Amino acid sequence: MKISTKGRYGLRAMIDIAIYSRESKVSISSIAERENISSNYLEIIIAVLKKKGYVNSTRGAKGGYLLAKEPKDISVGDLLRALEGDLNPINCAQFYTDQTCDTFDTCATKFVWKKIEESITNVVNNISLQDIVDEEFRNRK
Amino acid sequence: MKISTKGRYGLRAMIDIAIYSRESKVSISSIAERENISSNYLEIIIAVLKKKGYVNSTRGAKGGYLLAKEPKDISVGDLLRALEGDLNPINCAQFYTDQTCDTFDTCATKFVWKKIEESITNVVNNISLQDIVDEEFRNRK
DNA sequence: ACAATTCCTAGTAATATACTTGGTATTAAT
DNA sequence: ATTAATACCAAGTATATTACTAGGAATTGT
Repeated sequence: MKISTKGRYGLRAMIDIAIYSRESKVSISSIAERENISSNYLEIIIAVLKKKGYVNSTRGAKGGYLLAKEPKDISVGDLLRALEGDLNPINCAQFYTDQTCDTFDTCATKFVWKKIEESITNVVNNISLQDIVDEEFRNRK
Repeated sequence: MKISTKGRYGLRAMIDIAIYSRESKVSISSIAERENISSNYLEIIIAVLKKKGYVNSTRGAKGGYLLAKEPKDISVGDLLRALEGDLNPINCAQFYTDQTCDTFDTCATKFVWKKIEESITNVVNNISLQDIVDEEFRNRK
């Protein structure tokens, strides 16, 4: 029941871009250095974020990344779903349907997983990148 | 961000025991058969539940397991914490402290993980085994 | 005595995670 | 035109975790 490094690094990278893109485009190597993450690995992570439309890139010298939307319009939920997959606590084919599991005739535990998923979603959808950046600057003082 | 089979099987086993222990002690093999889980694997899982004090056992012929507490006094949170470990979405040494992470001077994401953990805990602590058993019988009708 | 059970230790197979390697393509600056 | 800095891409590998399996010893009711 853990969020992997992909989700954690990806979120940190997005915060980093949000903060440092005020000056110029943000390169992977600069994020990697500041956040102490392998830049090769970060590349893979940011590729996902780009594909999902959360960052834009420019290649070549002085290239780098910028956010594709305003920080207030990107939620932690958006990013975690992009990087970690859906937020259901179980992989169950019947999770979203009314079908019952074949192994347990009524799958009485389903409502438990559903409630967990809903509560996580509720939290992460209501925290924006901007909220975290604000928190970051509050802490720095 | 998934609950493993340990947590899922363990919870199902506990529901199974709650239901079938009305008649007699419940053997691992009978749970395994009803729930379609490997009995060797289930053994490992139930050993954890026993160690944590959620079931009692008797060895030998006609032996088996009984709940150590009433179903209303065992929460899903108890069981998931026993089987899955703590419910924090990340492994961070500083999670519970006011220390800051060495890699990120103020660790602005900490409050995000904390809110997720709190919301999951709130859900699972407030669902008892009895609630699930009730749900099970409601569905069976 | 025997069958049914829990209990215990130690494996192993499969999967997922967390990277690394070694490039190619593009662009700004010189 | 060259060079350096960057994004982009495909594939491999190492490590950790998960999900079991195997084989037996100890216990107990009949």
